Amino acid sequence: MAKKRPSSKHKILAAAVELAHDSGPGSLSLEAVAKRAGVSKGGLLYHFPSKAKLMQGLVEEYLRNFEVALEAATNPAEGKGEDLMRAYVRLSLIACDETHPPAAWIFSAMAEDPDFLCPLNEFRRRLLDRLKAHTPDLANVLTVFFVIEGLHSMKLFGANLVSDDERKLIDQNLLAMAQGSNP
Amino acid sequence: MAKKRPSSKHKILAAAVELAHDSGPGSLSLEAVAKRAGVSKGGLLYHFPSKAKLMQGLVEEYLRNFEVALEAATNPAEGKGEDLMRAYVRLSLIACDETHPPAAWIFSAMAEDPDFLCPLNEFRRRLLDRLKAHTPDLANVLTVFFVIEGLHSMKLFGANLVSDDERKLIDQNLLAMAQGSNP
DNA sequence: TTTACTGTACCGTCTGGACGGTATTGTCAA
DNA sequence: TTGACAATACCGTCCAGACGGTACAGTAAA
Repeated sequence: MAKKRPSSKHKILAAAVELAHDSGPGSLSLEAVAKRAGVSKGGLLYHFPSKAKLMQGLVEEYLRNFEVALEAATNPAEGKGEDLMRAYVRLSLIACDETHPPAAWIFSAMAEDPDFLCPLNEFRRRLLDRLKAHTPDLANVLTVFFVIEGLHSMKLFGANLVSDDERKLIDQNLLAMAQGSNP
Repeated sequence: MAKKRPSSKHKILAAAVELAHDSGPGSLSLEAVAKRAGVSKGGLLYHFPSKAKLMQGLVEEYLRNFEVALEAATNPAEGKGEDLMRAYVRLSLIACDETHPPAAWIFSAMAEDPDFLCPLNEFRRRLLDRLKAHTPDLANVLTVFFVIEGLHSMKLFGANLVSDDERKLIDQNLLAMAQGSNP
């Protein structure tokens, strides 16, 4: 089960993410991804036998990254054992700040087949359930959750609707709300 | 300047919106739209000389609809002259509830060329500016705005993350916040 | 020998768009 | 009133290119 050389597979995934970000989600063809990753088209199809599998791979990697980060932040064994709500807010805000691709490939996946995003939706549903179970103030949780969704959406569409100061205000607000509904 | 027979142009736009919603944003080809609208491909290209112009038409119609509705709600001359903030929240929530297409075509436009959505971003920026100028509590405005963005995003991706009760709670919350920061 | 590729050639399909043609309606001078 | 012309609103066909995917022969390391 352990991957000895995850190099190529990961390189291909990374290339797809970069390409969607740089050249627009419309240019995410197999050939273009292969070229960017420095492999041949045959090589790409060796790892991802179809475009659908590539998309699936992108979704899975995206989810795994966030899950791992959340796990690491909230696990008391390694490090601080941060509060779930707070860790979620903090990590989400960091994700929104990355100059690099949020996830432009999502548009390609959506154009290909909207069902590719089902795992993503289910993940968010589970996350929201955990947050609700974790804090008493339902309205608070929902507000925080959807503000973050809104910020993600803005980033996704490449819109920059708020100034740095306003953004800081939002961040402080969210962190305070996350803190506010703690045991 | 008056349009004698705007039927076809509007029919084509409506067909594109429906098609993107029903068959996924990936199936938004000129032929498919033409067929759905009941015109020939040549006929479609008469009204929209390129796919880019079609996309542009979709964006413009979408914006115009919302702008008209907002204008109608806040104009004291006709009807109630509702508060801007409240009208924005109410209309946005209604838009989120429409069983029919929110705007699946946005994914097609994004795949085609992300720049198509610039007018949309600028519109939202202006809207947010108006809201900010209209109410004193900046944090409040930003929270309301991004919660609504989050709700829109959820609808757009076809995710249904909240129950009816939770949704009602969000609505009440937003309306209260909109009310709360009034002159 | 197996694994992990590379490279090339190719196929069928779909798509945007160009183009030539046509029917209807309006305009206007003779 | 009528004939000539033109603008509008399409229709149907064709084409070059891009794309996903297949097939297959070769290769180099483990």
